[in-house]
Amino acid sequence: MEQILKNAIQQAVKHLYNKEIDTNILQVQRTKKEFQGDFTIVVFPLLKISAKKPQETAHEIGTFIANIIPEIKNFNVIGGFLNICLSQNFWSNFLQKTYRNENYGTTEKNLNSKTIVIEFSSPNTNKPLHLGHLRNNFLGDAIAKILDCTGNNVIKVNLVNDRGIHICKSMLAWKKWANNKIPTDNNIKGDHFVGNYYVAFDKEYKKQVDHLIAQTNMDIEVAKKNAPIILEAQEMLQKWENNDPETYNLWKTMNKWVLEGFEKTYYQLGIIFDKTYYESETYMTGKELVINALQNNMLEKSPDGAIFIDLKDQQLDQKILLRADGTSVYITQDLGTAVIRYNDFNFDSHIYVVGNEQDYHFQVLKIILQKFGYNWAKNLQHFSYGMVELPEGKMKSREGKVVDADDLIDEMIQTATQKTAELGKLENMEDQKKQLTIKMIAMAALKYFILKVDPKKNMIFNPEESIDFNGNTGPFIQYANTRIKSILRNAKEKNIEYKNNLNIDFDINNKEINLLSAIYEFPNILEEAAKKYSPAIIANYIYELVKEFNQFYHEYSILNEENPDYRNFRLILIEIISRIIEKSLFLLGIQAPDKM
RNA sequence: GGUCACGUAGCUCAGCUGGAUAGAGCAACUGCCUUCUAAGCAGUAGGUCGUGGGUUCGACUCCCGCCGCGACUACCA
Repeated sequence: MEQILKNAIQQAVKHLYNKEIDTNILQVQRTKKEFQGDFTIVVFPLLKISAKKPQETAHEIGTFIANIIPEIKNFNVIGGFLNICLSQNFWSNFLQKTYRNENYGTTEKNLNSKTIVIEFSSPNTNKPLHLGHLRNNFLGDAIAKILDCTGNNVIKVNLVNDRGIHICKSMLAWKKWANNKIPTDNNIKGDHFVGNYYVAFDKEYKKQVDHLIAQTNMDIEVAKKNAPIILEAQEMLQKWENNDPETYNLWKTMNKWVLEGFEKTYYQLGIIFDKTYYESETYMTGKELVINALQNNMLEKSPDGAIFIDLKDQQLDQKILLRADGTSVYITQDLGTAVIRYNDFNFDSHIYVVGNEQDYHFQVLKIILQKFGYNWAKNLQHFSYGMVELPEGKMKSREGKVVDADDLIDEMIQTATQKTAELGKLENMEDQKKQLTIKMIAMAALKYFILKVDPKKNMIFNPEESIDFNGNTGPFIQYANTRIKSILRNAKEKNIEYKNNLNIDFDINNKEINLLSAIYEFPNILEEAAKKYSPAIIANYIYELVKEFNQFYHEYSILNEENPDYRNFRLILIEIISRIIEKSLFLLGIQAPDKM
């Protein structure tokens, strides 16, 4: 419709003012709620051409296009704004067409569909997941779903950071202080069990650094490099990379504990990957890449033996790619992983869902791969999202200052259980189904809370304030849908059938037009969300739609509408709304209960 | 020091490529359940959009300076 209007305006301008214009300069937008109309044309940009007052120009154009577009019922002019009202006929046709299309809004895949690899989650196997990881997982999963429904072949991959100095830290701490205890001894989830040793390592490390400074007056940076425990960890990493059997076995055992823990958390989150990569299996490729590049004179070697690349020509610094002791750093494995993935999937683009604290890392990664001659590296994209912060600042795993993911999920389920009991609406539900419903509600509250925020922005989470279940929340959206489901159930019970051949002999009210207009927007919303990688756009859209629906629901009855044609119209309308709600929630990774 | 983000109501956030009187939710206060589910609806109160300039018919939105907060600038990840 926008395009039809734009073309008509183009014609109008030609006819009225004898000027050719590009439709790109035209502004057609949805009319704001306070004004009467469906679409609004902003005439200010046309004033230079018409050389007339805004009102006059708007009237002339309005009259002209109302004549050539039969769907226009009438128009009004306020200031420089030309508001177009469409006829009932337009809307009822739109409604019926939409009702017929089960996949309204989604783009079908075809031979030209792009293959997109999306990496998210990427946990370290030395500590449990926290709220920051939740944002990562929710964003990654939602973006994957959004890209999938907008016509792309999406491959969700995880990269488990299961090797490196940080892993050795928790291994070393366990070796020193655990007395061979294992998670089941204390009935602790494996990832939490290992995480405790990571924290313990850091505590001891700090102690030793302070001690060194006090004893020898050492500079803090020097002390950090010389604390006995860090030297021991470095030694352990060398042993690991040299396949020392004892180290390797300990590593294997502890990783298993952590991964078993993660599996439970992923299950709770409802997140599944198409493929999981392990750093321990990809870092060697990275190492080989670096060594080859060195032989081809693309890299330099420092006197102590570390291999680095000089990126001065890119206004960047030198970047170490292999340590002096020959072990790999973080970027080494990422180089290898990228190459392996390109060989695996031959992707058109690759998205890394990783926090904005790693902007520099990915900038460097991309440049290095391009320098190595991989042309496809230009299609690597860092989807850089904002951090989740606590009121007192950044979360720090090492210091135990985190909102633990498992704890938070448990808390949400508890709250949902309590609220559900208070409201007493699920008392007749079978227990197992009730538990599932409660979990759906709890996870909706959590996921929506995180996804409704613009991904690019940092967000603050205050653990003192619990996550809401009222207002602009996941449960609010779910609730509106259960209202619709309930009406549709009642209609069935009363044997009210509704058909798709509408007979419009009544006047559609304003609320209904608003709803139709919101439904009309849905495909654009999906496209924009896909373009910007922003689930928040969908969350905010669905909230607006649901608010509009609730007002409609409050003001008008559907089943008690006496005119059967009108009742028919409303039933179709709300069924489409329910479809859109469910599809939107699905894209956010949220399930929709049928009763709550 | 350098690079990059961000700064909208007490709190958490919307505000599309510049467009009509800056919007929600939470918290506070007031109404509405013999009527399709009140996890709802309606209303009151709350703002010099960090600040000073510039571009424009028009700036929360674009450009520059300043202030504030943060991230990065590791042979950590």
